[in-house]
Order: sequence, then C-alpha cells, then structure tokens
Amino acid sequence: MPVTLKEIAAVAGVAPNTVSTILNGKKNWTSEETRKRVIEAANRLGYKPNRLARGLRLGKYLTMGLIVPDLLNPYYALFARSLEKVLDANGYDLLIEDSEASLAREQLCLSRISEHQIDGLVCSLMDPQGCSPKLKSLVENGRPVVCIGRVPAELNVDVFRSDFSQGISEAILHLKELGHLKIAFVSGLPEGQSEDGQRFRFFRTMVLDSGLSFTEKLYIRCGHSMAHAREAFTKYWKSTPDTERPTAVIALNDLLAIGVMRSCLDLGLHIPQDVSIIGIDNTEIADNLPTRLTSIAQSYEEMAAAAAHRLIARCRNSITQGQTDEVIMPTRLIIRESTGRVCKHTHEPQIASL
Amino acid sequence: MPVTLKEIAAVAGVAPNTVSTILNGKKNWTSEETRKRVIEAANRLGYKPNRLARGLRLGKYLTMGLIVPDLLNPYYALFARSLEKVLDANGYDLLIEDSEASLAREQLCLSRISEHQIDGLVCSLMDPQGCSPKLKSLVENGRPVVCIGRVPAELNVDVFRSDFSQGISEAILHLKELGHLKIAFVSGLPEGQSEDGQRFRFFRTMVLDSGLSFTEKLYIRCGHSMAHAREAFTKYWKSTPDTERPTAVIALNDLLAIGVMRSCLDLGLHIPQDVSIIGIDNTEIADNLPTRLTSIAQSYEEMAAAAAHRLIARCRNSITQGQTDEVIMPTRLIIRESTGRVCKHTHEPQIASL
DNA sequence: CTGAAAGCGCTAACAT
DNA sequence: ATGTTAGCGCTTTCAG
Repeated sequence: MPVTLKEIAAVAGVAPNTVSTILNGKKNWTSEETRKRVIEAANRLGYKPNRLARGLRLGKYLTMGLIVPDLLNPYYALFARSLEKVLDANGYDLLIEDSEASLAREQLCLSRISEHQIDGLVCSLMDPQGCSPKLKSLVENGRPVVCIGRVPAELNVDVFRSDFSQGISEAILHLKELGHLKIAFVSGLPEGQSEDGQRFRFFRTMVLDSGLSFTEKLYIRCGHSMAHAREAFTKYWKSTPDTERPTAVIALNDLLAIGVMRSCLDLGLHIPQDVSIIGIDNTEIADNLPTRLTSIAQSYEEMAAAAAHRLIARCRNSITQGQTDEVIMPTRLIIRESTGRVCKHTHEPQIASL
Repeated sequence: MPVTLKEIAAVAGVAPNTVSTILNGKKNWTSEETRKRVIEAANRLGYKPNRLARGLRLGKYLTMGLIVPDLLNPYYALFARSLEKVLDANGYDLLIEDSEASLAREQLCLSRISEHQIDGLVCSLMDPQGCSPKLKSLVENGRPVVCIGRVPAELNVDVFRSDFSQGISEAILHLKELGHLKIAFVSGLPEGQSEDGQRFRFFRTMVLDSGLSFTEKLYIRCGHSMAHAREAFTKYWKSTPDTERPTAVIALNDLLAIGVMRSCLDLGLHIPQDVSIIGIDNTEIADNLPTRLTSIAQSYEEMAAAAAHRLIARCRNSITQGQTDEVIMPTRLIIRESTGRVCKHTHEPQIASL
C-alpha cells in the first residue's frame, strides 16, 4: 500500500489538491507554513507519486519508448544510454524494448509500447518498409516518432541516420590502396527477412564505383551474433575455391567483424596479412581487441542526443506537427591494425592492375 | 487520441464493460453474436488497452522492474533478455533501468521504479548494504523483490546468486598448477564506493588458502569499463618493480579482462607466456577473442529464469509472504588460451617452491 | 446475458 | 489561500 496524496493531506490537515500543487511546485501562492507542513509530511511518509494515475489524468506519461534490434550490441546499449541521459535531464523516463532482430518481435514491441501510453518513440526498426500498421497508427494518433537508421516509407516522422556512403567509400579506398581486389561483405539479416540492407547496398555501389569487381559470392549472410558470423565465414571459406576468396572483409557491425576475425584465426589465416577486416560502429571493443579492429565510426552519441531533443520538442508541441526532418550524420573510417597490405600470392594479374 | 473501450462499445452498440469482459476473455457468458461484433469492432478500430488505466484500476501494472549496474556489459544485457523471455511468456512487461555503476543513480532508479508502480523488482545493486530506505520501503509496501548477486542486509527478500568460491578456487588452482605464484585481482569499483566486493573477498581467501601469498599491491582498482582497466593496468605495471609484478591476473569480469589483455599487449607482454588472464562471466566474446579468454562461467540464464519465476509466483501470491529463499548457483572455470604455464624468468626461488 | 455505477490516484477547473 | 468536484480509461460489483 503506497502512500497517496490523500493520506498526506489527512496528516497535514489540508485538501489533496493542495498537496498536489505544493509537491509539483505550481505557483499557486500557498502559505509558507502549510507548504512546510505538507512537504515534511510527504517526506516522512515516503511519498512517491503514482505515475499511472498522473499519466492517466494528464494524458502524458512523461515516458518515452525505445525499440532497438539488439541490446547485446554495445552500439545500441550505448545509444540507449545516451538517449536516456538527455531524457533524464528533461524529466522523462525511458522504456527500452529489444526486438532481438526479429520482425515478429518488433511488432510485439510496438504493441507494448503503445499500450504503455508513452509520449514519444525512438525506434530503429528492421522492417524494410519501416512502416507497419502499428507504427502508422502510433503516428496517426499524434505520438511523436523518431526513426533511427532506416527511412520509413510514406510516413511523416523525423529521421536521424548516418550517411554510410562516406565511411564505406573511405573503407574501400583504404583497402584498394592496400592492394585488395576482392572484398566481401558479411551481413546479419533479421529473422524472416531477406532484403538487402542499406549498408550492403552502399558497399556494393562503392565497390563498383571504385573499379573493383563484385560478385554475389562475395556477399555472406548470417545471423546477428558473433557466433553466427564465425560459423558462416568458416563455412564460406571452406566451400569457396582459393581463386574466389576475398582478401578483405567488411562486416555489418563490429560484433560480426569479431566473429569473422575469430573464424580467420580458426582457419589459420593471419590478420591482416591474409585477410583484412573492417567493422562498422567503432564500439569500444574495436580499440581493445588484441588485434585492434579498423572500423567505420558513427557519431551515435550525438545522434541519440539530437533524437532526444527533437522528441522532447515535439512532445512539448514546440515544433509544427506536419513538418519533419531527415538529419544525416557523417561517418568516418578509423584505421587500426586489422587492415593491411595484401601479402598473399593471388591468382589475379595483380601487377597489371596497379 | 487512441481508441477507448467506450468508443468500441458505441460502435458495437453495447456497454463499455461488456467490451471489457469480452476482450479480456472473462467467462461471463456473452452471446456469441455480440462477442463477434465486439471483437470485430475492436480490431477494426485498432484498439490497444490503456495499461495506465488498467494498472490504476487493478493495482497491478503487469510490469516488472529490473535494475542492473551496466547494460554495456553483455552479461547484464543477456541477463535482461533471459528475464524478459520468461516474463513475456507470463504476460508481464519489463522496465529496465541502468544504474551505470553509480550509487547515486542507483537511488534514482529505485525511485523511478517505484513511481512506475511495477509489480515486482529484480535488482543487482552496487550498494554494499544493498538496503537503502528506498528499497526497504518497496519491500515494506509489499512489492516482491528479488536480489541478484548481493545479499541485502536485514531485508526479507529472495536472493539469487552465484557461488564464486568454486569457480574462483578452480581458477587459482589452475594458475597454481601452471606455476603462478603471484596473482593479481583487477576490480571495477562503483563510483562513490570503496568497499571490497564479494568476488575479491573470495579471491583473497582462496589465494591464501591455496598457500600462495597475497599483498595489497596485487589488488588493482579501476572503473568499470575496458578503458579503465587498460589504463589502470598499464599504470600499475609501469609503477611496479619487476620483482613485485604478478604473472597472472583475475579480473572482476570479462570486459575488464579484455582491457587488461589489451594493456599487456601495449606493454609488449605476451599472453599467456608473460601474463595469464582470467575473466569472470564467460560472455560470448570470451570465446571469440583472437586470444580466447579463460573465464569463470555463471549460469546467468538459469538464474534469470529462476528469478523471473520466483517473482511471478510472488506476485500471484502463491508463495507465503514471510518466507524467503537464497538460491545459490554454481560457477565453473572454462579454460581457454589466455592462461598458460609461467615462462618468464622470475626472481623468486621458483624451483624451491615446486 | 447485459447495463449502470463506483472508484483506483491524481490534477485542473471552479468555488469558497 | 485552500477546499470541492469531476473525470482520465478501465474493471468489478451489483441490478436489471
């Protein structure tokens, strides 16, 4: 039985609403004397406001929602933390949902989020359209929504995303300068989805643009964990003839890159002498691995902060409803030890192409 | 403006409570005809129940709380996921709070959790007493609480924890068999706390029990991230004379172990030839590092599942209130590549001690 | 089998 | 300057 306003009112000998105005610091001029008495009583009884009741009354829950595909990925965990920091400072709480990279669970998360009457939502969705009926109805009900990464089709929401074209083209240029001719891409695909992701599409475009060749064989698909990447890469390597094997790999994220790195070592390959590896996200571990991982950095902390501010502004109605933005953050390549010059004898006429 | 029961009732031509009973599958015998009409209307309008209103009415929010010290630690992220899986299956939602290993934030998390009227709480607290007034008042208000890891002083709650004595003694025995005489412990301490943790106390006891020596110099304290551990270890190594340096290190968790590993490589030390390293938690990355990390495994998934079941049972009042349990899970050493025989020439009379 | 009414805790309007 | 009242959306008696 938690303490209610009414109980405090009884103890302090005032009406419930008086307690409410005092505790919420409303400017209604209350006498200093009753004010003290009320606050003292509230503290003594250990009063905690009931957010459900307040949310119901106000139509505002002072809570935002966040949906991410994988909390085990430190990138998203850090994103959540950065988001929370800003929300916190503005009196908002954060409800985190992990869709576990499954389209089905994603729908479930959306349902739960809307049941919770959250004031606004930040979401990084796997859904290629990014526009399920559930998300749509949230938006249509007037809930501010900010999408991260993917641009939802035909939906009037703010979008914050990284421009990977820059980071990826730097990565490919870097590899090309080191003499790599065949670069593979390792991608974690969400359960139940087969569509190519944005990062991969950039990758393919940039590879072709830089004059290198790309074949479907250089696109390695797997699940979204380190173990998935490791197994997929090992299987791939063993089943691919030497002439078709890549000398460099770019992975969808650092986690998958670590899996590939482990796989290479299992196969007796040296990094970067035999295979160069590049991750994406530049998470803390990239710089702490025994072989430091070259990675494409996104400025996710800035992105999280910007998303939070936008969401708060929308909730306070200080932004015109109809007008939405797409904010694009830069990415850049952080070169470390997992990339190096091609050392291995290749079957390609390498000299001719230099 | 989300859809309410009343609106559905209006559309279906019935009373709001009829809709409620039908949608909640209560056994009140409603005619099959109105039932269909109501369900159809609810679906068509995209009805989502308002959890705030329901929670307020029922006094049950169907939501549990979780407080962890660091969501960036994959151990806790996975714990959260395992917990959620069980709660999900039982209709409960999970509200995750990250105390960021700060005692001050921990209090804040407790406040927020209780404001949210959660039905029950799972918490892994840094607070050495584990018994702040806030936690106490939650328990006294009849909220079921399960503590993970630490046993709160004088508080009647269920506790689930790992018995590290086994894992740590296996680790020390393992190191001793490999010829190590000086073993250091690297510990991440929460902001604003200086008390020795349980894991360290076990470590010290086991070291002494096994006949090795332990000096305060072998206790390295740092923050709770990889970077903290790396910097602390580098500084430690450089400021410690060769004769006092350890040949093996046990870290509070895998993350810190990775930081130490990185530091060793920075210092030009080889693993395990110069320094052996053991982590705790056996997270996925331990098995995927270029130098696989020997680590002490906890069965956290079982622990999370057990904690969830206990909490649910308590919420359903199927357990006598007064009676609490302390459940202890085993730990065990997983030996990988980061530990090996002492190769370095030591200044100790090593032969004599063999 | 279905409707009407009350109330969970809180806050905004209105009254005193 | 404080008290009274009503109602947010939902569910649970109790009547019809």
